[in-house]
Amino acid sequence: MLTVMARPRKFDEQQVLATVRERFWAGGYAGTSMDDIAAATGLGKGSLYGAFGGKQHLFHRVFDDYCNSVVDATAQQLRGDDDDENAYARLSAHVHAVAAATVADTAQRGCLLAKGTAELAEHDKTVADRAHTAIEALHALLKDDIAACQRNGDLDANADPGRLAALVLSVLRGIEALGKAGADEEMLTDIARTALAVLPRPAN
Amino acid sequence: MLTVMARPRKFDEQQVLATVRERFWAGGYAGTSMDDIAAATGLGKGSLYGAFGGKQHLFHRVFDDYCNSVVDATAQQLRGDDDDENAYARLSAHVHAVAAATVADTAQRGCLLAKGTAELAEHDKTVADRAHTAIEALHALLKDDIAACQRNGDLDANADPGRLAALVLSVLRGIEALGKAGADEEMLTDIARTALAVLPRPAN
DNA sequence: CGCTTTCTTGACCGCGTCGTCCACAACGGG
DNA sequence: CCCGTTGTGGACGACGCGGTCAAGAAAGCG
Repeated sequence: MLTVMARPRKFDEQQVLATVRERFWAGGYAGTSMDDIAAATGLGKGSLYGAFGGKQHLFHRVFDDYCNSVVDATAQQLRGDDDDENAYARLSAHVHAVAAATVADTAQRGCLLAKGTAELAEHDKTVADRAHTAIEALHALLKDDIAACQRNGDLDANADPGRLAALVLSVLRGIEALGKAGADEEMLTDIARTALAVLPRPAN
Repeated sequence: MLTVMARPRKFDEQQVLATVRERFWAGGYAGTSMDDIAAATGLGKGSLYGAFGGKQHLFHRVFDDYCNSVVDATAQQLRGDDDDENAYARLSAHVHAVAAATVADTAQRGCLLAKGTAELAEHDKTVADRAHTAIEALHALLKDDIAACQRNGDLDANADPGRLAALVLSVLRGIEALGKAGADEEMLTDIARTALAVLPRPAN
């Protein structure tokens, strides 16, 4: 009994998802209609529903993918090749990269993790849970890097790495929020610099 | 020529605005309909339009009032009775109060300043500008308090108060964002404590 | 060719949305 | 009482919304 071949899809799923992400990112969940998405992707609404299951499913998919990409990108910046010697340089580069990306976001769009959470966390448990998972993962990445900084003698080994990681994470998330609220380049860059400068150094 | 008396309003404006704020805060701008607001306030739609001018005007009004209240509340906590001696205690209390309020926000609603900005800053200039003004005001309040801490010898007088204020502001905004994303009490409380602990102290 | 399977499209449905409109209401003044 | 002014409410209009549906399409197989 051989398989019967059905009609193949005409669209590239990843490409469509990228377009959908863009639309939800710009307009928010409630502010973006399925007609918007159909027009942006060039797909008929029936195809969208058939392939992705509906507006909420589509958003969850896009939100999940985005959270994955943020965590993956952060992991790439913080983990490097797993040596302690460059851990501080990687942390510093990451913090400055977040500030620089926020400065470059002249549309004040911010990140989809924050926007989706702000809009939906109160009423959509899937979004709330996914955001929480992302935050925990980011925290863990920062904690590992800070522990490596401590082992390498770049930061005070007596400080709790989880607590320092939480502080840095709040600064990064704060930079994102301030960027959306129109903070200028100087403020954002200063925050990055100051945050790194106040991390406790080893006693001589 | 005496004034002709028109029909008086049947509602209390501040009470209606409080209810409207609550609805927009919970549902966001796009996710809250004028029917929702009419039902919540008990006013007919014609009355709402007549009194407030339309959905966008209403949101702007509520957003503006909210930003004012956030800045006023922060001023109350940070300014006290204008003495340097208690400036650090006021700063510490403020940071911990933000963390505690975020912990208490079990609905993960966050603050309307952040939510409105996240949803609308990219496309609604009034909201973007108002958010920016609020952020600048918060920064100035923190800067003044930190300068008082420095004069009183509680913080290193050589550090730039504006930069420290920006750092603290990003932490506070980060606490808000992490709270919406489900960060737990321990993390939020640790952030508050660590942020204060890493502010530079005077050299002995 | 017909068959089966899945895909595509856009018209359509039932309902929702914002804003308008107008009949009536509430007030003080003459 | 009438007048003029503003307030009230909900029906209404024009359009938007998420999701459905059915006719036709694209594929491999026999």
